[in-house]
Amino acid sequence: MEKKREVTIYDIAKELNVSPSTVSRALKDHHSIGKKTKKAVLKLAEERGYQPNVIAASLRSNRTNTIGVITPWINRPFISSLISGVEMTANKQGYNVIISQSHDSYENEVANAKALYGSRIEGLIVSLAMESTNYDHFQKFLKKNIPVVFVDRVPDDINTTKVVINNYEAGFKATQHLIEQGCTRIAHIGGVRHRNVYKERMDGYVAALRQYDLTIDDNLIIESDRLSSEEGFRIAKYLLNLPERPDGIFSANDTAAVSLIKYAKSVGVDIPNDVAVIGFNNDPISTIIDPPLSTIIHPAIEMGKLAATQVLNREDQTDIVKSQTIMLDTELIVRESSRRVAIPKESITKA
Amino acid sequence: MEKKREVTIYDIAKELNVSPSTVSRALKDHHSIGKKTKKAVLKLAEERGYQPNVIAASLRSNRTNTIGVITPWINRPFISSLISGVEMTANKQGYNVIISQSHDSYENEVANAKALYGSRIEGLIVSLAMESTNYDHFQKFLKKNIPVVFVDRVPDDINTTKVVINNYEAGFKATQHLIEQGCTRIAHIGGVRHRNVYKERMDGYVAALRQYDLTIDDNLIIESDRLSSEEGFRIAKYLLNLPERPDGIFSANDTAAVSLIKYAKSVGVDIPNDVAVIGFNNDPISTIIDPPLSTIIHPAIEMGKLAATQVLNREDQTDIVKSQTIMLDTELIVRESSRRVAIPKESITKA
DNA sequence: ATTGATAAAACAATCGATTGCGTAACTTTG
DNA sequence: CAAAGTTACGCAATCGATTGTTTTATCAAT
Repeated sequence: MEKKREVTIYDIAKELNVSPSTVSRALKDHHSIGKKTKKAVLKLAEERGYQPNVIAASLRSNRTNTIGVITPWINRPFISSLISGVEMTANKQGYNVIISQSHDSYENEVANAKALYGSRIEGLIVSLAMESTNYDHFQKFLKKNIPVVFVDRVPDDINTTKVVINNYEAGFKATQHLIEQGCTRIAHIGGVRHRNVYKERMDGYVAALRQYDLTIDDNLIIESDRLSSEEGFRIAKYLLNLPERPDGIFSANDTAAVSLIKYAKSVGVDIPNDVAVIGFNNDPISTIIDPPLSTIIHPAIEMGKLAATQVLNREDQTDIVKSQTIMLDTELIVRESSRRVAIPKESITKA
Repeated sequence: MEKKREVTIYDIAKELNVSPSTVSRALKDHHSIGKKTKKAVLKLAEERGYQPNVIAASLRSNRTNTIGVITPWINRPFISSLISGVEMTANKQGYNVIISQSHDSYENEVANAKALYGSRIEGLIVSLAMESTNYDHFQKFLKKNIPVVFVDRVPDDINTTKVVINNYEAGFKATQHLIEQGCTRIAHIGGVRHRNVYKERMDGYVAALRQYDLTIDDNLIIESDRLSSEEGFRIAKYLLNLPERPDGIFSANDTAAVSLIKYAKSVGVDIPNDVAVIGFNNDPISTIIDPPLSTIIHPAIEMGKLAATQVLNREDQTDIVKSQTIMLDTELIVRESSRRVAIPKESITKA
């Protein structure tokens, strides 16, 4: 059980009768080291199974080659794809990634930020917790010139780098689609208004109604602080039992939309003919539910890659550009939950 | 943009006219430091916003307070719950967790292990990639006395610490349930045989058939290397179009089972009356599909906690116990996909 | 007042790699 | 062949905290 000491550059230096600095430089292919010396060092390092001590290197060079990620959850299909994108880009550039979850709690988010700060990360990628409205916990990074990039769920703050999708347009497209299917009384299941993504989706929804001269009914606009499946049921119960039932529903996520469909089926409401439904995210469940759920898809992996690129590049350039917003496009996926036959009214009467 | 140097124990020492070692000890509540000194140090550290440099501490003390996790994916409901469990226990004991994904590839798993080794983790928790059959990449941890705990998908190797569920019993229970529902020709959709969890589930399935004197038909036992939804469709097509169609199907995961149900519905096969289906994992999709999928549930968070406990405790005790297997129980959840009415045959004829 | 015991704090080496600066040895050039 | 320039490498400080060993301060007891 005696702990074998790790091989260090000193061991190699001694064995080759050169100085540790020479070994260090040889290993990094420094130009001021002779060819044969380099070769000899590399060879011996390989033989002895030398593994650089990243801790020591970090201490001296003040670099950790690590970036941090804070997301609400890691088990959301969208987010885990995003993380994969981050990892791809980061690893390619020799960086490690530390992932942490806020579980949508502000407190956790602050704790995570603190822990990551302590880990001396060189960059941070954040998708905000549902709860968070205060962003002071990110200030210490910025003060130390550590780049912080927000992705998807971002603060309103103008002075940060962001990677987002065009939520407004997506909300508009989704709503427009319902209108084109003949819906005239369209409800919206949204998230908390202070979270950009939900506000913008709602704005898009409202804009579409306006453009098509449909009335905007506040009773049909729901704000949920979780958009969980339980919430989905609760909201479904409310919406589908309204005296004037909506004939179309745009949900800001698939989870709630799916719950709504399940509830609708259980009470004999026909989807899509009684009520057409569209969700958001293209989660796997959207294809499982019957009828399959129309939804909005967005490029999660690409967003992760872009966020990582932003973080890693911000490092070198001495922030000429203080802030930047990269906005990606989304796509409408039409499935049976909202696809009505040519002239819906007639076909219903016929049946 | 001048970089403000971080506050160090030297700064505090100088300001208080004590030595750095005194500051260091005061901060860790060492007994040989006087009360007033301690208080003064703590106070000033707080005021100056002192943040210990974990890198420096790591270098000197040769401890990183970090454990690593390698899982196939992080976006599987089961695995992300498991990770949450690991994080809870680890954080409670002051450890950080680095998560990495093998994407079920052996190559990635090796790369991840190497990266984590380089990060000087003090313990490793692994759920094996589908592909992996060679486990040499974990040897260097064991050689350095770094505890490695396998969870869920573990190697056969007797000499490791493992946290698993009773897959055999679960497979037995699932199959027995189908038999009790009147199934006599039961198929099994399994994973690769070299992966313990799939082999054991199949063994349980076979044992149940044996116990009830049902014939074991190799044509009804499928081995899939992915159990993805696409695979599920492919297998469903095969099974449901057999000349002698099975009347019960036990799938080793929910994903494949759900695909099978979807396919069955599309070709007019009635679930559960024509074919009763049960899955494994209790993924969210199991409640979305119609009819809802019967399945096996297991304590994911608990497994994560236990794995972390094992890793962290192994550290202190100079491995008296070389190896240990902790096996947790599962539970059968019966839903409509397998629940037949009292005397199934009659009720079908009646309809 | 001297000694001895104990509590409190200082000293200094150490972890392993990095890096600015200095200096031999060697090459080039007029 | 000497001056100037290259090439190749060594020296030694440094990053910030930890820790075994000493030293100093404190106090009680004789």
